[in-house]
Amino acid sequence: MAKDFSTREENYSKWYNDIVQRADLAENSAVRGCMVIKPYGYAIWEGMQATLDKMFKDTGHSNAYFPIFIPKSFFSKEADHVEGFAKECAVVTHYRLKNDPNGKGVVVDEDAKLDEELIVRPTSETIIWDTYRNWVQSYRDLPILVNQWANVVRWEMRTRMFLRTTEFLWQEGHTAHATKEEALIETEQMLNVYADFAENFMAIPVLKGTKSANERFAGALETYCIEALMQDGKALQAGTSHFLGQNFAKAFDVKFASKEGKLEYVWATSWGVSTRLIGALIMAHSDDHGLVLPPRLAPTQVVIVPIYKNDEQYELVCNKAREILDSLRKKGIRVKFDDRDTYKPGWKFNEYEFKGVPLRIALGPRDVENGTVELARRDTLEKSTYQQADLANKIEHLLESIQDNMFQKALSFRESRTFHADSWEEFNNLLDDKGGFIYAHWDGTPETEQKIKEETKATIRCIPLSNKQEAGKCIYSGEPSAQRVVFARAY
RNA sequence: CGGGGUGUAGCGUAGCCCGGUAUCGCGCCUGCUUUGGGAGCAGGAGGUCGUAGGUUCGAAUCCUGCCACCCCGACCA
Repeated sequence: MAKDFSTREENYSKWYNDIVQRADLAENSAVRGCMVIKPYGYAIWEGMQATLDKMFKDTGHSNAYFPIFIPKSFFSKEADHVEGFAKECAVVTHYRLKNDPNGKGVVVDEDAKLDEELIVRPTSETIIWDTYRNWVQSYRDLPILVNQWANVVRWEMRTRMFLRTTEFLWQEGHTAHATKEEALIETEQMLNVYADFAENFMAIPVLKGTKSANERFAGALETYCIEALMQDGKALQAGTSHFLGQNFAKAFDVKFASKEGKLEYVWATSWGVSTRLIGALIMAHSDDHGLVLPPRLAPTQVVIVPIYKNDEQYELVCNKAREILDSLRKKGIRVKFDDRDTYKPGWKFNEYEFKGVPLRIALGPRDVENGTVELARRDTLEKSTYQQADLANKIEHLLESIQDNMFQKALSFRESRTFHADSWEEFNNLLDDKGGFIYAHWDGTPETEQKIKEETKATIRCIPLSNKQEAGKCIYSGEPSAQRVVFARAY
C-alpha cells in the first residue's frame, strides 16, 4: 500500500484503488468502464440513500421513476443539452438477437432494427420534461417536486472507480415551478441539503458556490455546486443543483394557466448526487491503514471481537459480548459481533481497519475478569481500556466525537490547502507545490478561463456564495476583476 | 481517440534479452499445535503461460496480427 499522500497522481491512484479493493467496496467488471459494487460498498450507498431520501422528503419531495430509454428525438429539443451529452451516449439500435447462421453464437438480428434509436439515459431531463407536459395545465398543478433514484450511463473516455464509471447510481431531482423566484429558492435549498449532508454526515467540509459559464450544466442558466478538497490537493465536485430557467419548458412545451389566466412556461430545477460520493468519502478520510468511515454513514459503527484460547473462555467471553451487543443495539447503534472462529483476532483487527469501522471493541478473558473492554478508535488509531459500566452511553458519545473529529480534521486540512494568489507566478507555484483551493482574481471571460485551464489544468471550481466583493486584477489577463474565484485542479 | 505499459494458478509475481513444458509469495484443502495485532509445522490440490498464426526438432521466451486491462492526456458527476 502506498504510504504517502503524494500529489503524484500515479501514487495516489494506486493508493485509492488499493483502498477500494482492500475495504472490499467494489471491483472492475467485465463490461468496459463499469464497476461491480460489492455488498460492503453498496451498504455505504444505502446509508447515504436513506439519509438523503429523508432529507428530500422533509423538504416536500416525492420519489418517482422514469424509463431508462429515451427516444433520440427528445435529445434534439434542447440545443445546449444535446451538445453537452451527445458525445457520451450509449444508443440502442436493435431489439433482438438471433443464432448466427454460421453457427458462431448469436448475432444482432438486422430485421429487428428500431425505427427510432433509444438513448440509454445519461440524465433524465428530457424524458421527464416530456412527461411533465401532460402533468401540468394550471398553476394548481405546481409545483412538481419529484426525485428519482436511478442508474445512468455516460460513455466516458476514461473511468475511475466510483469517481467516473460508465454506469453509475444517483438520484436526480426534477422540479417544476410557477415562478422564477420559487425555482431559484428550490435550487438553493437543495444545494443546502447537499452541503448539510456532506458536512454533517460525510464529515467533509464543502464550498458552496456557482459555476462559471464554461463549467455550467448543459441547458442550465445557473449551476450551483458543492466542492470538496481531497487529500491529494485535488478538488471534487460532490453535488450540483441547477436552475434551468424555462429552457426545458420551452423545449418540451410545458405551459400552465396562471391565476391571471395567462399561458406561461414553467420554471425548472434539477439536482443530483451520485455514487461518486463514496469516492469522496474514500479520498477525504482514508489513511495508510485503509478506509475511515464517519460513524453516521458507517454500515457497521462498532464491531466486537472476542478473544479466547479454548471453549470455556469462548463461552465466557461470548456471553459478555452478547450483553454488550444487546445494550448497544438498544441504543440504536449499528453493532456487529464477529464470533467467527475461522479467523483470529489479529486478522479481524486488520480487516475492520481496512473497512473503516469507527470503533472496535476487543473483549477477552482478562476483560471479563476486570469488568473492562478495550476500545480502539479508527480515526486516531488510539486504544484504551474502558469499564463496562455504562458502556453504551460512552460509546454513543465516542461515536459523536469521532464524527466531529473527522470533520475538524478534514476542515483543517482544507484550510491548510487554501491559498490566495495575486500573480500568475504565485498561482502556478501554488498549484504545482501544494494543490488545493486557490482564491484568485479573474476577469470573468470564458476565454481567460479556458486559457488558464489549458496552461495549468486548473479550472474554476466555483464562485463562492459567501464571496465578498474585492477589486483586483485578473491573474492571467491583468484586466479588472470585482471578486476572487476558487481555482483548483479537479477530478 | 493519441502516448506509455501489462497480460503466466483465485490474487500478486519470477522466468523472456540468451528457446529445452514454469519460480516464489499470499490464498485454498487435510492434520496437529495455536488464538490480546494478519499464527507455526508437515502434507496436498490447482496453470491449453491473453488469443490466432508464423519460425523451429522444440516457443511463456523470437516474429506478425488481434483482443483485453491498467496508467497518462483530451471529455466528464
